[in-house]
Amino acid sequence: MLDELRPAQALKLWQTTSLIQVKDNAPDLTLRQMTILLSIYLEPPPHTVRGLAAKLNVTKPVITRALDTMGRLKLVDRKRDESDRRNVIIQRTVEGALYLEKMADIIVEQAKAVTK
Amino acid sequence: MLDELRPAQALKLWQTTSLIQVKDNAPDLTLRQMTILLSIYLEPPPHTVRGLAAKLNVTKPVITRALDTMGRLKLVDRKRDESDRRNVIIQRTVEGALYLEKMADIIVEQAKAVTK
DNA sequence: TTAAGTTAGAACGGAAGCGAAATGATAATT
DNA sequence: AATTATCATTTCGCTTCCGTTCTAACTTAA
Repeated sequence: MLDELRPAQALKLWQTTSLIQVKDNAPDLTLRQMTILLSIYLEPPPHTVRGLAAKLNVTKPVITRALDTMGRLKLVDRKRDESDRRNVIIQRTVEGALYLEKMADIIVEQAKAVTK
Repeated sequence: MLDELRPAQALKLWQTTSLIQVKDNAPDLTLRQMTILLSIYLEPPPHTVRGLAAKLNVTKPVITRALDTMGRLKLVDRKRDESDRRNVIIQRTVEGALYLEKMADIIVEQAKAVTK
């Protein structure tokens, strides 16, 4: 059971999952970038630069730059909020959803392997 | 139950664990760096640049640079292999062990929360 | 309508990452 | 002894990231 996961198993889960992604040539995201990406896909919209910066306790340029990079990778998209044009609304993409779906499958698979 | 870990829970586990680390100001390691670190601590020694490069399917300079950075952070250490001075033996540190212990605790805690 | 506030992004100098290719040290082979 | 192979690192030109500070665009309030 996952609620009985032990520390050594937890690390093994992280290791094998990460290793599979690296060998797959998945984008080499930083911890911050990954956290931003997961927040965008798991938390209810709308997502703004300011909101993410507050949530992660980082400065706004950190979010802006991460969105630049992940935008180039097509993992996220941006558009102006037309109701308040100071805001930018951060949007999910098909590529980003697929990327996280694949990652989730790897985690599930490795969780099974680790607790077996 | 473990085979009831669903993809959405897996991503939530990753997100909350990552978010806690970011808010804790944990080092902003890349996926590759994290994979290297976990491999060093979970796989039996000795660890070499060449071996890690092969394991992760990356070039040797990638390993060298990651060790430079994680060495500065005191997460790993290096020493020459005296039996074959071409090799470098990569070693664990107290700080690195503590860092991963803390990370493991967070994962365990979040795994409980996610499956509750 | 002018002033104050808010939001995202740009500019800065510096640190660290990349792949590809070259280097220096050491070991093994002939 | 000379050559070849191996190992980790350095170098190159370039990209991305950092924190800090500043700016442009926009909204709200006086």
